[in-house]
Amino acid sequence: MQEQLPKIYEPKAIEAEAQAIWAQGNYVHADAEAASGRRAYTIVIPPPNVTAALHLGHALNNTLQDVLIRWRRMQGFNTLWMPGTDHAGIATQTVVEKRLLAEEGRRRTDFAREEFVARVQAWKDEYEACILGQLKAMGCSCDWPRTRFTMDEICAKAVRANFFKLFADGLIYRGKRLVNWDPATQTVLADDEVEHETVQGNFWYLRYPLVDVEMVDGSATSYVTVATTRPETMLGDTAVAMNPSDPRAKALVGRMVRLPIVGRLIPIVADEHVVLPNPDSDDEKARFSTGFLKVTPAHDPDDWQIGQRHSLPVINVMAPDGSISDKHGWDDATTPEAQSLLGMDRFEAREAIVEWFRMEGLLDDVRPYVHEVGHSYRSHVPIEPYLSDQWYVAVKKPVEHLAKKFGEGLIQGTDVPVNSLAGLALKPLLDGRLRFIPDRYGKTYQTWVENLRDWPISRQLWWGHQIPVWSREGKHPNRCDYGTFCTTVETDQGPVTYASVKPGFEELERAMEAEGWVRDADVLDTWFSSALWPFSTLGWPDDTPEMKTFYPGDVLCTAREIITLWVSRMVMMGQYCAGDIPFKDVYIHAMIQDGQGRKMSKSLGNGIDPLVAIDSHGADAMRFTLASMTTDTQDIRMPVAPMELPDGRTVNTSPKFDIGRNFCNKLWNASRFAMMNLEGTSPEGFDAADMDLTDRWILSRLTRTVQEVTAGLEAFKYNEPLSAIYRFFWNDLCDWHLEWAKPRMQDERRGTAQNVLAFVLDQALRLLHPFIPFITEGIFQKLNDLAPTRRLNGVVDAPAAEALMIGAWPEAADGLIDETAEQRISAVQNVVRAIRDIRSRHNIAPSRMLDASASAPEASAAILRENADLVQTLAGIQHFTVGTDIDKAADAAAAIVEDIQLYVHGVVDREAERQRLTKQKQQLENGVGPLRAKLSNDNFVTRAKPEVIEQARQRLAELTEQLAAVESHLKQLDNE
RNA sequence: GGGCGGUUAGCUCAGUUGGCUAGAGCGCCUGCUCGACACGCAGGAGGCCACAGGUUCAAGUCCUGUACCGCCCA
Repeated sequence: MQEQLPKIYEPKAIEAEAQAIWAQGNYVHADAEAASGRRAYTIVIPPPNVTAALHLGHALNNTLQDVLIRWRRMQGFNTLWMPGTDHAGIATQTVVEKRLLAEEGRRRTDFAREEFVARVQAWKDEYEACILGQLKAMGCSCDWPRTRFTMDEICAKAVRANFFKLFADGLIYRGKRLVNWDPATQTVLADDEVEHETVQGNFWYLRYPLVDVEMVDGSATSYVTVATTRPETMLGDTAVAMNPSDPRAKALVGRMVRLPIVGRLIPIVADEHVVLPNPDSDDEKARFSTGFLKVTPAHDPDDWQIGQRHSLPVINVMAPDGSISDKHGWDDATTPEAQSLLGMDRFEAREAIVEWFRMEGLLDDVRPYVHEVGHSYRSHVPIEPYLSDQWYVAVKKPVEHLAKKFGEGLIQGTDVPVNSLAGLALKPLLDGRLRFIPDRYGKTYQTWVENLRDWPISRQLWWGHQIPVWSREGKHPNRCDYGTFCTTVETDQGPVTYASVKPGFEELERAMEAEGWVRDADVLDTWFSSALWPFSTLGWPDDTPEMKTFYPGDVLCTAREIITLWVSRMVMMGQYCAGDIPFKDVYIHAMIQDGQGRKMSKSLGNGIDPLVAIDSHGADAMRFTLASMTTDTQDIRMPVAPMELPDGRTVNTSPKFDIGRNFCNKLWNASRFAMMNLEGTSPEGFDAADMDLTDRWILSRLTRTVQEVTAGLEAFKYNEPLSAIYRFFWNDLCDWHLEWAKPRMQDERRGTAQNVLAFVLDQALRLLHPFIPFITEGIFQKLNDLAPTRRLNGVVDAPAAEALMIGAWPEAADGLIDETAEQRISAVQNVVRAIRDIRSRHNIAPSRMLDASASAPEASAAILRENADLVQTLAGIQHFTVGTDIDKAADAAAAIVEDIQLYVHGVVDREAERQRLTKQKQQLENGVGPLRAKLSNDNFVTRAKPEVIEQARQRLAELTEQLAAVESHLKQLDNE
């Protein structure tokens, strides 16, 4: 017999083969004209950052999306999976800056802006290619010809259009605020980009002398002591605050303090915010407090609030790089001490200032203090609250023209107007139009949106969408007809006009610049363009066929860490720009951790490169394992272990991928067996009446599996459907049906067996395809060659397809569910298992044929009689006698299988037999005990549901009978 | 400080609306080269379902609290 599949399953070969077939068919490309009338199904990829290559988390994310899109494609939807990458402004600029410094010793500022951006662009080109290559290697069936990048001209147009719209709606404004400033990257960060880390710091106790000695509680007082964790900011202090209920407040509020080092005179003010000192308090702040709080409005958010309440001056004492400076709002740095601090880094200055206080005898105490400090998620340096001019998006400001479509007024229980951007993001969730899976993440989203603050969108970077605002001193009119919208702001230096220009008016921009308009140098926050991704990629603001066909989309599949940063803003902007939510379902998947529950990271060296996993185990194996580990939990642990590849590299991979590889190997070999037996399969000669019990059984099991898999995928389950197919394929088809089919392939039953096998294999491949596309496609192609038509005449049909990728998803034919067949096969299986157990316990070689007999009530006896060959084939039984009244032979081992007494003849090991029976007796007693107790409990009998009671009674009767049989066998054994 | 998860076999995890003797894969033990597959086949051992209360005829499952681990937000 000619072998139809290579003996060894080689992922590399089959991956290449499948890729070629898919590329040739161009099946991934979605039809925007949609003349076919098929329903569209759209997923947009969470665009990976071009900062670096993809890691295992991306592999998971994209596997799950590919499962959905392949499944829907097979169901006949007009599917679009939109691929692309994100420019990731700050992250990408930072890695390129680091590389330039390391390799060329040059800083960003050593380049012209265009030159630097070109270098980042080169990096982007490299990593974009790498990322897209990784996605393809994983088997992702994205619509590659539509691949977008958040900074390409299509996306840039959407960014410009949206910015202009927001600007014209008055939702973008310029504000002086304390921002989260990252002195390392010298840019502002959104609240979400600040990571809170626990830091071992100190409280320093500094004496501030009073201008005049005051009598407090009867004693002369010449100073107050403030406690601070950040002594360096004292240079910018403009007040000392104390709680009005502090007993000392009466004497001190309104007095003046001379700020050390600087010599500035600052007032003592009363503010409720100050925590009263209490050494015994549970509140740590109270234990550390002196009751006096130095107030630095320019360098602390709380102090900023106090400053606002008391109209305090705001003195910024730092340069953007975090060094002490008198060039950014500090104009009284006149003393030699103050002068000596200029130019120091903020941490150097801290030490110098503490030292100064120590030398002067003004340092009262230093106490260690563990506290949370905000750090940049990008550079990891401590955030500096910093006074800065930034562009903001007003998120809770009502927009009149939105009221028409979305309504107005506050959303109940919140301060969020329905017709504000935040309202646009929140309402769909409350209305149930936007759904999170698992639904608990809806709460994360809701809480965040409800507490949303205005969104700072300007970043002091060169890599990104440059803010499309031009400014010019003086008042200048709108030129709306020509593409600009202007707004004038009064400043200390007089009026300044800001103009935003619509996209596509480059000539106007040049003309304005010639008139003296200057474009803002900053770029937009990366999320500003990411927020538009679901429709910028489809060509918005143009009225494209893609927008008509594929918007709104269906699902967003992402990780929980960006629910707030990204998901909410997509919903917001989707509604604002395109008039509808960008997706109905947000599927949040787990985060992958290593075996110890740590996040995978480059610095720990515990990451796994998807390409390595593909090399070590195959893409299908990786996908299978990732999908099989996907449940509703929020973390997935993936043990990491080094492994040597055939090419000699030692790399990190995970033994977990064995699960997938083993299954693929099983699939391959079972298919190989099928191929060896399917030659000459002829559907024309098939007659349903010729199907035997094993055929009806496997079709019944298949049907249930189809139902289970389809229902599971509908509910965004991955582990459940996959394990359903796993059980069906391995435990039903391979372990039993194939074994029973082997003899049939050699006799007159071959035709029927072939047709059923071909059909079942076909359906299994279809069910598996979304999860493991390569191997299933490869086998499907071979099946097409060998048995091109898989049809069970008059029963069920598997529609032909040139490629599995576009093959029809199995329909569950409910009529194929056969309870009787399942019960009968189950009885046969139990008997086979019992005989195998006896063989194993009695150390009987598998090759040795045995005789056996069975005694049972007629119903069960009939099943065994009719299917004796099924038992004999798989249990190695030569003669099998079945009756309703057969006695145990003297040399037989006995087993009780439900109501069947089973005897395996010629077994003489009495000790082994005694052990077996004793164990079974024990098991039966373990079952009988609780049942008896239950049934003798009045409360159970009177209160439990009748069917539960009946079930218990029946079960008890069965077990009691079996127990009696076992006991009698044991007694007999003793008497022999 | 607020919110959300997790804790089930040696390991990684399932366990739907409470209801038969709590499951899977890996690992472990025993035995198997019989023509698909040793990445395999057959059999087996292994669990006080974190802890303490409560609700219920009945709790891994529902409620309250505690401990530990983790994530998000301030």
